[in-house]
Amino acid sequence: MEIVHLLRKVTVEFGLRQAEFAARHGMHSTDVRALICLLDAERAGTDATAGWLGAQLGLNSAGTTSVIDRLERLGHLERTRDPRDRRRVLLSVTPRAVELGRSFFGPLIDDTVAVLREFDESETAAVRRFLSAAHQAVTIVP
Amino acid sequence: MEIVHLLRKVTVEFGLRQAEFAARHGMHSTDVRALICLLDAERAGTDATAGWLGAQLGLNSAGTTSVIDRLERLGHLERTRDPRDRRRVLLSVTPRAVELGRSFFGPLIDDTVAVLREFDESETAAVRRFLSAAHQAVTIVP
DNA sequence: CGATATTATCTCGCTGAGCGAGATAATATC
DNA sequence: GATATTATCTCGCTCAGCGAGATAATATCG
Repeated sequence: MEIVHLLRKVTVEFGLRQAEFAARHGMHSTDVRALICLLDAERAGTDATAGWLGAQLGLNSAGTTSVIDRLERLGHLERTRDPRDRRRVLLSVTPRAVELGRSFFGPLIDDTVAVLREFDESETAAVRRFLSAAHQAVTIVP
Repeated sequence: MEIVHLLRKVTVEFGLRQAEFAARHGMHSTDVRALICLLDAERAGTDATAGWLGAQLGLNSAGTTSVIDRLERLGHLERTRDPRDRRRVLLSVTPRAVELGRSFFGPLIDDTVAVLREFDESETAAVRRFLSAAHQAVTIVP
């Protein structure tokens, strides 16, 4: 119960940092979330189209175009028409955006990973099990 | 590292549920966050004023008034002038809002607590230590 | 005690994120 | 080749949140 509140605090603070980071770089929370989605897609090897991004963010097509326009204007993003299906627009993050993402997540990740390094097998397993359960509880139709 | 991604997924999904809940009840994410703050204050026995709420949400006074107006209009909130300092406006959540909060957080909390019940001492301790560390990492100057 | 400063909240007008509706262009189907 | 479908973009609008300043209550100081 107290642990649940702790988890909630973490999510709240994380949201605040994200908003703060967005403001500091002339973006909005949505833009940051978009970048995260794109970086995830990049890492997973999926190709990210405008429609896909909109679905991830829960925006309609007009709103999606706005996000992409803003990120493109800031130089975090490039549009490329897909040569295989020329209706589609492929989105690729620029090195600048990658760097920005690292500057944001890097320290947070490092600090957190550092703690985990001092955990033994059964302890990390417990953390993993807990977070999986929480994820399950919070995710709709798993 | 994989655990960090898991934690991030939890925060993302949690945000989505929150937005979904807001939409379902004719509110915005900010309104839900406001309700959470007010319920927290209630539980902690702090009295919540308009200014305090605005600070919690990172809104200016105009925006804060809007949030309060919306929540009042929906019957989730009541304004009372503080009799001790009649410049201040005290905010109190209605039973309806409490019920709404419970209907949202209740199941999530229950599911998560249920998992924890099957953890032994050292495992819950590990989870607590991890979340504290994550909270520390994500919180600015604690 | 009255004049002035400070604090808490609200009002007004504006900017811009995101929406609905529909336009445009490329591809798939018959 | 005509038509349907899919992916994205454009236009006009609504409303959350901002800056500036009004209002009202309290605190301070001569």
